Amino acid sequence: MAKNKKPQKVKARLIRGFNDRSSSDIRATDEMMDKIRSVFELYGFDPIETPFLEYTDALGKFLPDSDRPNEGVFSLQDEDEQWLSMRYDLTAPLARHVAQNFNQINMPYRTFRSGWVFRNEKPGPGRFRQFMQFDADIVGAPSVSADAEMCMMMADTMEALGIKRGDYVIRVNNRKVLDGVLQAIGVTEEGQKLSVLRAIDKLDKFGVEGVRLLLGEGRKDESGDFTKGAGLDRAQCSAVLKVVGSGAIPKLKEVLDQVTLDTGGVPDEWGGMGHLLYDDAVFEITEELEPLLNSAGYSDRIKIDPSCVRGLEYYTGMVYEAELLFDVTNEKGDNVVFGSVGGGGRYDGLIKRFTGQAVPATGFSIGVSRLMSALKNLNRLDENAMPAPVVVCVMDKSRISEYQKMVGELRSAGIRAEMYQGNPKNFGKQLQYADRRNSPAAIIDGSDEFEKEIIQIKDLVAGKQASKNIKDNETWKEQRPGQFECKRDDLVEKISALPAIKAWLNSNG
RNA sequence: GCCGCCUUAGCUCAGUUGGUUAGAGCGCUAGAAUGUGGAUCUAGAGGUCCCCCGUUCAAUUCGGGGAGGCGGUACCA
Repeated sequence: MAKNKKPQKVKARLIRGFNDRSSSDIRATDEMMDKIRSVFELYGFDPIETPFLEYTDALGKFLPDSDRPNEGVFSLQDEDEQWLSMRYDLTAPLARHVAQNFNQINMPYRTFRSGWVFRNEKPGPGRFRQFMQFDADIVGAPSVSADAEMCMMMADTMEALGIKRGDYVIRVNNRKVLDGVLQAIGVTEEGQKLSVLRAIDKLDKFGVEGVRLLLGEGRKDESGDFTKGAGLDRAQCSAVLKVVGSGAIPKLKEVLDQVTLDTGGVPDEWGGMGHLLYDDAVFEITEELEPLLNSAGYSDRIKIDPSCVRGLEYYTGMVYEAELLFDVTNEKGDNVVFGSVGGGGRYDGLIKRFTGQAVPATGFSIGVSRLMSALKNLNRLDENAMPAPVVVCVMDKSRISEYQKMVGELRSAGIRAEMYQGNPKNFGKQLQYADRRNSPAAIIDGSDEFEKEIIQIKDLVAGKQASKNIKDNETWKEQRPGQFECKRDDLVEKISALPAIKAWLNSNG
């Protein structure tokens, strides 16, 4: 036997961007999900679930000019060599589901779903490679009123999650505003268009001057890294910046009219005055969206903002985004750039990829993991109210069936309970275990108690409170703070009366 | 991907201008106290000083490369 060869140990480690979740994280997330779900259900949405894996082509994520999937998605090949990918959002799978069940679905289809999604990219604060999203969509609804309803539901959801009015804002814009402006100033190349959208998306991060650089030549960040710009000339830059910075509607309209004057608009094929996309957008905003928001009383939380663009190509009309207005800090107390916690928009072309037939749809997604980490950093999560189990101590091994019976009685009454499953030899250990577990109570039923036909209940919460004033161990032992005896048959009644347990039983029916 | 900072005990972190035995606090284990959780006291366990290569009589410390973490930036469906 080789004695100095240690067996190679496997290193216990997590893949970066992937996290274990603690009990309190899970309970907090579940609670958030419940709140979101009830808002969505109230609005008349029903759940659907799709799998984690889809055919890569269904997600539309093959690299251009290549038969390999995009690097941003986790992918593998099935035995027949077809590419499969883990879903990176819940919208693409929904489009697939709708296309596949098109004839059975009753449109307009109001649906929601939640689940883990996966992105193979660098994690950051509040950004993970596996994270939870909660989506809602209306499929087969072409009008702005559907977009308006999504915005209102987003606002209601934020408030249901305990984020107060004024601590968040829903920013709305219409893609056609910028599409129209780009058309008017002569930006037609797709790549350049995307660069412009991305630059504008950075407005809150870098400010107007930063965006100006990104629209033009490019920008060097603090670390010295250079980002290539969209390559617009001075006039194009200033047109875009004026539109984006115009704020609300009257001013936006003014600025857009100026753009039309400056550029002469977009001539139609006969050389006459063309139809201007941004005029459609303004009409949709002022004549359709705003009246709905105003009459429903949402105009203080849902703001028109021409700088809200969202990075995606597939949006075709209204886009919206939920943003937190308070500062988010990390464990060290540093301010962290957090960005939006949810967003969405109208995607009239997504389902057409499968059916060939245009199906208008609008929807949004809440980044549950991200929102949760923001609220966690701020200690804004509800305290976990669920009490730890009552611990029944094992005093006499020959009577464990009696102890187990007590546990059963407590459980039948809806009280979490367990019999101590460690080595029962040292009684102090059992109480220490219950204490460290934060148990509200421990039950003691040894030979003394058995003879007297009683049990002892140790109220560990009361004892913990009392211990603050007891400095020496002798008094502590003599007083046995929080401990009282009762008849064996009164077990459930007495335990139920303990404040921590009573409160929990009341709040949980 | 690029830039910056970081990596020493289970956790938070000292420290070594290159030297023999690398420390603290908290936590953990045991005892004081064998039927009583806390507090206190005593003792103990726990380390590849992230990894590899190089320089050196000697590297946890210096140099190069790599990995991991944090933050920024790019990408973000």
